Amino acid sequence: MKRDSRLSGVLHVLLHMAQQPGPFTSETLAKAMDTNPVVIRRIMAGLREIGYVRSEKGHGGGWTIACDLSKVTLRDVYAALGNPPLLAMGNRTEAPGCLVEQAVNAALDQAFDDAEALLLARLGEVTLAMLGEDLRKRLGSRKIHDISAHRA
Amino acid sequence: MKRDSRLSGVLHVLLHMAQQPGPFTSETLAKAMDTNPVVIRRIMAGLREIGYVRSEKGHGGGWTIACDLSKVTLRDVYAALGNPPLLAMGNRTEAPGCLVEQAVNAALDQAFDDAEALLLARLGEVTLAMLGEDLRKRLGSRKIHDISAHRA
DNA sequence: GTTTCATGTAACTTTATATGTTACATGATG
DNA sequence: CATCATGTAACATATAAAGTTACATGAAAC
Repeated sequence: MKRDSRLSGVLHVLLHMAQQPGPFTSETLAKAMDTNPVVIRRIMAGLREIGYVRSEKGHGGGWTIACDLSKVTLRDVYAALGNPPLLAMGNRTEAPGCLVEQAVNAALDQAFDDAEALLLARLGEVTLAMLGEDLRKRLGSRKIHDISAHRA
Repeated sequence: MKRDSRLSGVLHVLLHMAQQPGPFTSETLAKAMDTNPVVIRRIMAGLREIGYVRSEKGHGGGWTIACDLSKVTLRDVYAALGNPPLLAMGNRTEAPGCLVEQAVNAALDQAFDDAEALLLARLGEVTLAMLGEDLRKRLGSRKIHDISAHRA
Protein backbone atom coordinates (compact mmCIF):
# COMPACT_ATOMS: atom_id res chain seq x y z
CA MET A 1 0.00 0.00 0.00
CA LYS A 2 1.19 3.49 -0.64
CA ARG A 3 1.54 5.63 2.45
CA ASP A 4 -1.38 8.03 2.89
CA SER A 5 -0.07 11.60 3.26
CA ARG A 6 -3.34 13.48 3.05
CA LEU A 7 -3.38 14.49 6.70
CA SER A 8 0.18 15.73 6.43
CA GLY A 9 -0.75 17.58 3.25
CA VAL A 10 -3.90 19.24 4.45
CA LEU A 11 -2.20 20.40 7.66
CA HIS A 12 0.58 21.88 5.62
CA VAL A 13 -1.99 23.83 3.61
CA LEU A 14 -3.90 25.02 6.64
CA LEU A 15 -0.78 26.18 8.42
CA HIS A 16 0.33 28.12 5.39
CA MET A 17 -3.05 29.77 5.14
CA ALA A 18 -2.95 30.70 8.80
CA GLN A 19 0.24 32.73 8.24
CA GLN A 20 -1.28 35.37 6.01
CA PRO A 21 -4.71 36.67 5.10
CA GLY A 22 -6.50 34.83 2.31
CA PRO A 23 -8.02 33.84 0.14
CA PHE A 24 -5.65 31.41 -1.56
CA THR A 25 -6.32 29.75 -4.88
CA SER A 26 -5.85 26.04 -5.29
CA GLU A 27 -3.12 26.81 -7.77
CA THR A 28 -1.14 28.93 -5.31
CA LEU A 29 -1.44 26.27 -2.64
CA ALA A 30 -0.57 23.54 -5.12
CA LYS A 31 2.64 25.31 -6.08
CA ALA A 32 3.62 25.69 -2.44
CA MET A 33 2.97 22.00 -1.93
CA ASP A 34 4.57 20.99 -5.20
CA THR A 35 1.47 19.17 -6.35
CA ASN A 36 -1.65 19.60 -8.46
CA PRO A 37 -4.56 22.01 -7.80
CA VAL A 38 -7.05 19.17 -8.07
CA VAL A 39 -5.26 17.35 -5.27
CA ILE A 40 -5.68 20.44 -3.10
CA ARG A 41 -9.41 20.66 -3.86
CA ARG A 42 -9.74 16.98 -3.13
CA ILE A 43 -8.16 17.03 0.31
CA MET A 44 -9.94 20.29 1.18
CA ALA A 45 -13.41 19.08 0.21
CA GLY A 46 -14.04 17.33 3.51
CA LEU A 47 -12.95 20.36 5.51
CA ARG A 48 -15.25 22.57 3.52
CA GLU A 49 -18.23 20.31 4.22
CA ILE A 50 -17.64 20.52 7.95
CA GLY A 51 -17.10 24.25 7.69
CA TYR A 52 -13.45 24.50 8.68
CA VAL A 53 -12.71 26.31 5.42
CA ARG A 54 -14.72 28.14 2.81
CA SER A 55 -14.20 28.30 -0.94
CA GLU A 56 -15.30 30.99 -3.39
CA LYS A 57 -15.41 30.91 -7.13
CA GLY A 58 -14.44 33.59 -9.61
CA HIS A 59 -12.19 36.61 -9.38
CA GLY A 60 -10.67 37.06 -5.97
CA GLY A 61 -11.94 33.62 -5.05
CA GLY A 62 -10.09 30.77 -3.38
CA TRP A 63 -9.85 29.16 0.02
CA THR A 64 -10.31 30.84 3.39
CA ILE A 65 -10.05 29.52 6.91
CA ALA A 66 -13.46 29.61 8.57
CA CYS A 67 -12.88 28.14 12.01
CA ASP A 68 -11.32 28.92 15.36
CA LEU A 69 -7.83 27.41 15.09
CA SER A 70 -7.66 26.95 18.83
CA LYS A 71 -10.74 24.73 18.74
CA VAL A 72 -9.86 22.39 15.90
CA THR A 73 -7.51 19.50 16.65
CA LEU A 74 -5.49 17.34 14.31
CA ARG A 75 -7.96 14.60 15.08
CA ASP A 76 -10.80 16.80 13.83
CA VAL A 77 -8.91 17.36 10.60
CA TYR A 78 -8.30 13.64 10.31
CA ALA A 79 -12.02 13.03 10.77
CA ALA A 80 -12.77 15.62 8.08
CA LEU A 81 -10.71 13.51 5.69
CA GLY A 82 -13.15 10.67 6.31
CA ASN A 83 -11.23 8.70 8.94
CA PRO A 84 -8.95 6.83 6.57
CA PRO A 85 -7.21 3.68 7.88
CA LEU A 86 -4.50 4.37 10.44
CA LEU A 87 -2.71 1.04 10.48
CA ALA A 88 -0.95 -0.57 7.58
CA MET A 89 -1.55 -4.02 9.03
CA GLY A 90 -4.74 -5.92 9.60
CA ASN A 91 -6.24 -9.32 10.01
CA ARG A 92 -6.32 -11.75 7.15
CA THR A 93 -10.00 -12.46 7.73
CA GLU A 94 -12.19 -10.29 9.88
CA ALA A 95 -14.76 -12.86 11.08
CA PRO A 96 -13.13 -16.25 10.63
CA GLY A 97 -14.79 -19.57 11.41
CA CYS A 98 -11.41 -21.05 12.26
CA LEU A 99 -10.75 -20.93 16.00
CA VAL A 100 -7.04 -20.64 15.39
CA GLU A 101 -7.53 -17.51 13.39
CA GLN A 102 -9.94 -16.19 15.98
CA ALA A 103 -7.25 -16.51 18.61
CA VAL A 104 -4.75 -14.71 16.39
CA ASN A 105 -7.22 -11.95 15.60
CA ALA A 106 -8.05 -11.45 19.25
CA ALA A 107 -4.41 -10.95 20.16
CA LEU A 108 -3.66 -8.67 17.26
CA ASP A 109 -6.85 -6.65 17.61
CA GLN A 110 -5.98 -5.82 21.17
CA ALA A 111 -2.64 -4.40 20.13
CA PHE A 112 -4.06 -2.71 17.05
CA ASP A 113 -6.95 -1.11 18.90
CA ASP A 114 -4.69 0.20 21.64
CA ALA A 115 -2.33 1.75 19.13
CA GLU A 116 -5.14 3.36 17.16
CA ALA A 117 -6.71 4.76 20.28
CA LEU A 118 -3.42 6.26 21.41
CA LEU A 119 -2.77 7.78 18.02
CA LEU A 120 -6.21 9.38 17.91
CA ALA A 121 -5.80 10.63 21.48
CA ARG A 122 -2.47 12.23 20.62
CA LEU A 123 -3.92 13.89 17.54
CA GLY A 124 -6.77 15.13 19.68
CA GLU A 125 -4.34 16.88 22.01
CA VAL A 126 -2.92 19.17 19.37
CA THR A 127 -4.87 22.13 17.99
CA LEU A 128 -4.11 23.99 14.80
CA ALA A 129 -3.32 27.02 16.94
CA MET A 130 -0.64 25.03 18.75
CA LEU A 131 0.86 24.04 15.43
CA GLY A 132 0.93 27.74 14.51
CA GLU A 133 2.68 28.57 17.76
CA ASP A 134 5.31 25.94 17.14
CA LEU A 135 5.82 27.31 13.65
CA ARG A 136 6.32 30.82 14.98
CA LYS A 137 9.07 29.54 17.26
CA ARG A 138 10.76 27.86 14.35
CA LEU A 139 10.54 31.04 12.32
CA GLY A 140 12.34 32.80 15.13
CA SER A 141 13.50 36.28 14.16
CA ARG A 142 12.65 35.73 10.53
CA LYS A 143 9.86 37.63 8.89
CA ILE A 144 6.48 36.10 8.39
CA HIS A 145 6.79 33.23 6.02
CA ASP A 146 5.57 34.27 2.56
CA ILE A 147 3.86 31.46 0.74
CA SER A 148 5.23 32.70 -2.58
CA ALA A 149 8.76 32.10 -1.30
CA HIS A 150 8.00 28.50 -0.56
CA ARG A 151 10.58 25.80 -0.96
CA ALA A 152 9.66 22.15 -0.49
CA MET B 1 -2.63 0.92 0.09
CA LYS B 2 -3.70 -2.63 0.52
CA ARG B 3 -3.72 -3.79 4.12
CA ASP B 4 -0.73 -5.96 5.03
CA SER B 5 -1.90 -9.27 6.53
CA ARG B 6 1.39 -11.12 6.63
CA LEU B 7 1.73 -11.00 10.40
CA SER B 8 -1.80 -12.27 10.79
CA GLY B 9 -1.09 -14.96 8.23
CA VAL B 10 2.18 -16.21 9.61
CA LEU B 11 0.78 -16.35 13.15
CA HIS B 12 -2.13 -18.39 11.89
CA VAL B 13 0.31 -20.82 10.33
CA LEU B 14 2.50 -21.06 13.41
CA LEU B 15 -0.44 -21.65 15.71
CA HIS B 16 -1.77 -24.40 13.49
CA MET B 17 1.64 -26.04 13.46
CA ALA B 18 1.84 -25.84 17.23
CA GLN B 19 -1.31 -27.95 17.56
CA GLN B 20 0.08 -31.13 16.07
CA PRO B 21 3.46 -32.66 15.32
CA GLY B 22 4.93 -31.72 11.96
CA PRO B 23 6.27 -31.42 9.49
CA PHE B 24 3.73 -29.62 7.33
CA THR B 25 4.12 -29.03 3.64
CA SER B 26 3.52 -25.59 2.18
CA GLU B 27 0.63 -27.07 0.28
CA THR B 28 -1.12 -28.35 3.40
CA LEU B 29 -0.68 -25.02 5.12
CA ALA B 30 -1.79 -23.14 2.02
CA LYS B 31 -5.02 -25.11 1.90
CA ALA B 32 -5.71 -24.38 5.54
CA MET B 33 -5.09 -20.70 4.88
CA ASP B 34 -6.96 -20.71 1.60
CA THR B 35 -4.00 -19.34 -0.28
CA ASN B 36 -1.06 -20.39 -2.42
CA PRO B 37 1.94 -22.50 -1.31
CA VAL B 38 4.33 -19.87 -2.61
CA VAL B 39 2.74 -17.30 -0.34
CA ILE B 40 3.41 -19.59 2.61
CA ARG B 41 7.04 -20.03 1.65
CA ARG B 42 7.35 -16.31 1.23
CA ILE B 43 6.05 -15.33 4.65
CA MET B 44 7.96 -18.18 6.30
CA ALA B 45 11.30 -17.33 4.72
CA GLY B 46 12.17 -14.68 7.30
CA LEU B 47 11.32 -16.99 10.18
CA ARG B 48 13.51 -19.68 8.75
CA GLU B 49 16.48 -17.33 8.50
CA ILE B 50 16.20 -16.43 12.18
CA GLY B 51 15.72 -20.07 13.09
CA TYR B 52 12.16 -20.00 14.41
CA VAL B 53 11.20 -22.68 11.89
CA ARG B 54 13.03 -25.22 9.78
CA SER B 55 12.22 -26.46 6.32
CA GLU B 56 13.17 -29.75 4.70
CA LYS B 57 13.00 -30.79 1.10
CA GLY B 58 11.92 -34.08 -0.40
CA HIS B 59 9.76 -36.91 0.87
CA GLY B 60 8.52 -36.31 4.39
CA GLY B 61 9.77 -32.76 4.17
CA GLY B 62 8.00 -29.54 5.05
CA TRP B 63 7.98 -27.00 7.83
CA THR B 64 8.75 -27.60 11.48
CA ILE B 65 8.76 -25.30 14.48
CA ALA B 66 12.29 -24.89 15.80
CA CYS B 67 11.95 -22.47 18.70
CA ASP B 68 10.67 -22.22 22.25
CA LEU B 69 7.15 -20.87 21.83
CA SER B 70 7.26 -19.29 25.26
CA LYS B 71 10.29 -17.23 24.25
CA VAL B 72 9.12 -15.84 20.93
CA THR B 73 6.78 -12.86 20.99
CA LEU B 74 4.52 -11.49 18.29
CA ARG B 75 6.99 -8.65 17.99
CA ASP B 76 9.77 -11.12 17.23
CA VAL B 77 7.63 -12.61 14.49
CA TYR B 78 6.92 -9.15 13.15
CA ALA B 79 10.64 -8.42 13.09
CA ALA B 80 11.23 -11.69 11.26
CA LEU B 81 8.94 -10.40 8.51
CA GLY B 82 11.36 -7.52 8.07
CA ASN B 83 9.61 -4.84 10.13
CA PRO B 84 7.09 -3.78 7.49
CA PRO B 85 5.39 -0.38 7.95
CA LEU B 86 2.93 -0.29 10.83
CA LEU B 87 1.11 2.93 10.04
CA ALA B 88 -0.91 3.63 6.94
CA MET B 89 -0.20 7.33 7.21
CA GLY B 90 3.01 9.23 6.93
CA ASN B 91 4.55 12.57 6.18
CA ARG B 92 4.38 14.01 2.72
CA THR B 93 8.09 14.79 2.78
CA GLU B 94 10.47 13.31 5.30
CA ALA B 95 13.11 16.06 5.46
CA PRO B 96 11.43 19.20 4.15
CA GLY B 97 13.14 22.56 3.79
CA CYS B 98 9.85 24.32 4.40
CA LEU B 99 9.51 25.33 8.05
CA VAL B 100 5.76 24.97 7.85
CA GLU B 101 6.10 21.38 6.85
CA GLN B 102 8.72 20.83 9.52
CA ALA B 103 6.25 21.99 12.13
CA VAL B 104 3.58 19.66 10.76
CA ASN B 105 5.98 16.74 10.64
CA ALA B 106 7.11 17.33 14.19
CA ALA B 107 3.56 17.21 15.51
CA LEU B 108 2.58 14.19 13.48
CA ASP B 109 5.79 12.30 14.17
CA GLN B 110 5.23 12.59 17.88
CA ALA B 111 1.81 11.00 17.57
CA PHE B 112 2.99 8.44 15.04
CA ASP B 113 6.03 7.43 17.04
CA ASP B 114 4.02 7.03 20.23
CA ALA B 115 1.47 4.84 18.50
CA GLU B 116 4.12 2.70 16.86
CA ALA B 117 5.97 2.27 20.13
CA LEU B 118 2.81 1.20 21.92
CA LEU B 119 1.91 -1.25 19.19
CA LEU B 120 5.35 -2.83 19.29
CA ALA B 121 5.26 -2.96 23.08
CA ARG B 122 1.90 -4.72 23.02
CA LEU B 123 3.13 -7.22 20.47
CA GLY B 124 6.17 -7.78 22.64
CA GLU B 125 3.99 -8.76 25.57
CA VAL B 126 2.41 -11.73 23.85
CA THR B 127 4.32 -14.96 23.27
CA LEU B 128 3.33 -17.67 20.84
CA ALA B 129 2.79 -19.92 23.85
CA MET B 130 0.24 -17.48 25.22
CA LEU B 131 -1.56 -17.53 21.90
CA GLY B 132 -1.62 -21.30 22.10
CA GLU B 133 -3.07 -21.14 25.60
CA ASP B 134 -5.82 -18.81 24.46
CA LEU B 135 -6.58 -21.14 21.59
CA ARG B 136 -6.87 -24.11 23.94
CA LYS B 137 -9.45 -22.22 25.95
CA ARG B 138 -11.41 -21.45 22.83
CA LEU B 139 -11.29 -25.09 21.82
CA GLY B 140 -12.79 -25.98 25.20
CA SER B 141 -13.89 -29.58 25.39
CA ARG B 142 -13.40 -30.12 21.70
CA LYS B 143 -10.71 -32.43 20.42
CA ILE B 144 -7.40 -31.11 19.21
CA HIS B 145 -7.99 -29.11 16.12
CA ASP B 146 -7.05 -31.13 13.03
CA ILE B 147 -5.57 -28.98 10.35
CA SER B 148 -7.16 -31.14 7.68
CA ALA B 149 -10.60 -30.19 8.99
CA HIS B 150 -9.86 -26.55 8.60
CA ARG B 151 -12.52 -24.08 7.56
CA ALA B 152 -11.67 -20.46 6.88
C1' DG C 1 -23.45 40.22 -21.56
C1' DT C 2 -19.18 38.37 -22.49
C1' DT C 3 -14.63 37.40 -20.95
C1' DT C 4 -11.82 35.78 -17.31
C1' DC C 5 -10.99 33.50 -13.20
C1' DA C 6 -11.61 29.91 -9.83
C1' DT C 7 -13.89 26.00 -7.92
C1' DG C 8 -16.34 21.11 -8.47
C1' DT C 9 -16.00 16.85 -10.25
C1' DA C 10 -15.65 12.90 -13.26
C1' DA C 11 -12.49 10.05 -15.69
C1' DC C 12 -8.19 8.45 -16.58
C1' DT C 13 -3.17 7.54 -15.67
C1' DT C 14 0.61 6.57 -12.70
C1' DT C 15 2.80 4.55 -8.78
C1' DA C 16 3.42 1.55 -4.84
C1' DT C 17 2.60 -2.58 -2.50
C1' DA C 18 0.43 -6.85 -1.08
C1' DT C 19 -1.18 -10.97 -2.89
C1' DG C 20 -1.82 -14.69 -6.29
C1' DT C 21 0.10 -17.70 -9.95
C1' DT C 22 3.23 -20.10 -13.10
C1' DA C 23 7.47 -22.09 -14.11
C1' DC C 24 11.53 -24.18 -13.14
C1' DA C 25 15.87 -25.18 -10.52
C1' DT C 26 17.61 -27.59 -6.33
C1' DG C 27 17.98 -31.13 -3.24
C1' DA C 28 16.24 -35.14 -0.35
C1' DT C 29 13.75 -39.58 0.01
C1' DG C 30 12.14 -43.99 -1.48
C1' DC D 1 15.93 -42.33 -11.14
C1' DA D 2 11.30 -40.99 -10.19
C1' DT D 3 8.85 -38.36 -6.85
C1' DC D 4 8.24 -35.01 -3.56
C1' DA D 5 9.00 -30.60 -1.43
C1' DT D 6 11.30 -26.31 -0.97
C1' DG D 7 13.56 -21.82 -3.18
C1' DT D 8 13.01 -18.31 -6.16
C1' DA D 9 12.35 -15.54 -10.18
C1' DA D 10 9.02 -13.66 -13.11
C1' DC D 11 4.69 -12.28 -14.12
C1' DA D 12 -0.24 -11.18 -13.12
C1' DT D 13 -3.93 -9.16 -10.23
C1' DA D 14 -6.02 -6.05 -6.75
C1' DT D 15 -6.29 -1.96 -4.18
C1' DA D 16 -5.54 2.70 -2.98
C1' DA D 17 -3.10 7.18 -3.12
C1' DA D 18 -1.49 10.68 -6.02
C1' DG D 19 -1.17 13.07 -10.36
C1' DT D 20 -3.41 14.73 -14.65
C1' DT D 21 -6.81 16.15 -18.12
C1' DA D 22 -11.11 17.91 -19.41
C1' DC D 23 -15.05 20.31 -18.82
C1' DA D 24 -19.15 22.18 -16.33
C1' DT D 25 -20.60 25.80 -12.97
C1' DG D 26 -20.71 30.14 -11.06
C1' DA D 27 -18.71 34.78 -9.67
C1' DA D 28 -16.32 39.05 -10.64
C1' DA D 29 -14.37 42.44 -13.92
C1' DC D 30 -14.64 44.88 -18.02
